[in-house]
Amino acid sequence: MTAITVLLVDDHLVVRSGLKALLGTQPDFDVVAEAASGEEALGLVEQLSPAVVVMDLAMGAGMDGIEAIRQLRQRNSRQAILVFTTYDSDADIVRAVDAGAMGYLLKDAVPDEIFTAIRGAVQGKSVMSAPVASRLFQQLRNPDEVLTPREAELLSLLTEGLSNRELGQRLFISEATVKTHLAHIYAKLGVETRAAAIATAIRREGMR
Amino acid sequence: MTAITVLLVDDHLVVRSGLKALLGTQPDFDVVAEAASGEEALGLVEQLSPAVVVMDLAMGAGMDGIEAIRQLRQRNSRQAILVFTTYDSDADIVRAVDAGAMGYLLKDAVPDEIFTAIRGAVQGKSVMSAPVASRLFQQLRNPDEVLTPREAELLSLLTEGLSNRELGQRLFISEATVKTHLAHIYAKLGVETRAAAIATAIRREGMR
DNA sequence: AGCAGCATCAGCCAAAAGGCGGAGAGACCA
DNA sequence: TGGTCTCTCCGCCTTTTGGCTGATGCTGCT
Repeated sequence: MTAITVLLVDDHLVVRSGLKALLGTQPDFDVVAEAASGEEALGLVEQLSPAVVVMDLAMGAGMDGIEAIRQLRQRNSRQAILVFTTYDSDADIVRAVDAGAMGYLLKDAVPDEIFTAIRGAVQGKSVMSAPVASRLFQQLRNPDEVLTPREAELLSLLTEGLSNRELGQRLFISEATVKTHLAHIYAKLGVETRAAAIATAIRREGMR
Repeated sequence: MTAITVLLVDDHLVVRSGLKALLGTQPDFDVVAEAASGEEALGLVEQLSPAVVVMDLAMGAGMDGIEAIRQLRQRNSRQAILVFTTYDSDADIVRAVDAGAMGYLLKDAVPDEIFTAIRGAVQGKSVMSAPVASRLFQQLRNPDEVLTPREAELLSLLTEGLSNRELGQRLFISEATVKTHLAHIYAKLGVETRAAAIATAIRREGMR
C-alpha cells in the first residue's frame, strides 16, 4: 500500500511544523508540501496533486481557507479536503461543508482523531470532531433558527457597528426593511437588542 | 554553556509539537516538559524549574495563561515567561505584561524571532513581536485613549448586550452615570454608537 | 491649598431603535 | 393551483440611546 500524500495549509509555521511531526509518526502518511496561504495551496495542489489537503480556515493575509476550498472544488480536483481549525463557529462549519470540505477537525483534537480523519477522507468518508458534529445536527434539528442569506448579510454588516440607515444604504433597501430583517434576526438568535445580537454574532457565529 | 531548559504550555497538542520540533533544531534549547493547562504548568515549574516558560494565553479549560503567569510570579519563581499566542489584542498584551510576562510573541512569528526571544528572555531582555510592540507604544503615546478601570468594567458588560438600565442595576449606579461612562468610552474608542463600541471591544480588546 | 482625574448624578432634547400589525411581489415546490 | 419562503415596504407608537451642559464628592499629586 502506497503512502497517503498530504498537503498542509496553515499560515502558522508552528502549526504546520507540529502537524508534520505528528503525521511523521505514521508510516502511511507522506507530507509532500506545506503552504502558508490559499494561493500557495492552489499552486501546490496543481503541481503535486496530493491525496489529502489539510487546511486551516483563518489565513493571515490573502485568500482564506473557505475560498481556497471553493476554488479547489471548481477545478474539480479530486483531493479530499480536511478543515483543521481552532474554532467551531456555526458559520464557518456550514460554509466549509458547503464549499466542499470532507471533514472538520478542531486543533485540540488528539492525534488519533487526526489520523483517522485523514485516512477516512481518502476513502470518501466524512469525519468531524464531536463538537462540530453536534453543531451541525443542531442546525438540522432547528431549521427555524438558521438565518436566511439576506439575514446573514445584514448580521455581518451589523457587527461592523452600522446604524439602520447605514445598513439600508449599504444594501439598497429601505430602513423599514432593515428593521424587519433585524426583528427576524433577533428572534432567531434569541436576543432582544442589536447589542446582544452583535455580541452573539461575533462570539458564536465567528464573525471577526 | 549548558542548555536552556524550556517548558511549553499550550492546550493544543499540535502547537506544542510544532514548537518542540522547532526548538529541537537549536542545540542550546532543551524542552524538558509540556503542559496543556495552567494548573499543569504550575506543577511542572515547581518540579523542574525550567529557565523559560513559553505560554499560550487562551487555554481551553481551567486556568488561563494570564492567571498562570500571575501565580508563577507570586511564588516568586525566577523563570522567564514568554507569551506565545495568536492574537495581539490590547487588553491581553497589557494584562500579560502586567502579570509579569517577559516577552510577547505571535504565533505567526518566524523561528528566528522565537529563538531570539527565548535567548533574550533568560538574560532578562524583553522581546516582543513588532505588532505587539507598536500597540504598546501607541498606548503609551495616547494615554487619553486608555479606559479607566470603571470604564473597562462597563465595556465588558456592554459586550454582553446589556441595556443602560441593566448596566446600572448590575453596577449599582444610576442610568445617568452609565450614560456618562458610555460617552467617555465612545470617545476613547473613537465610535459613536454602542453597536460600534461592542464590535470594537470584542475585536480589538479581545473580549471574547 | 489647589488642581486634575475619576466616579457619581441630573435634566433636556433629538435621534435611533424596537414592537406591532399588515401587505404585496416573486420564487419554488407539492 | 395553492401553499410556503423570502424579501420588500408602510405606519404608529413606545422605549432606548446619545449629545449637551452642569454639578458634587473623593483621591492623589504638587
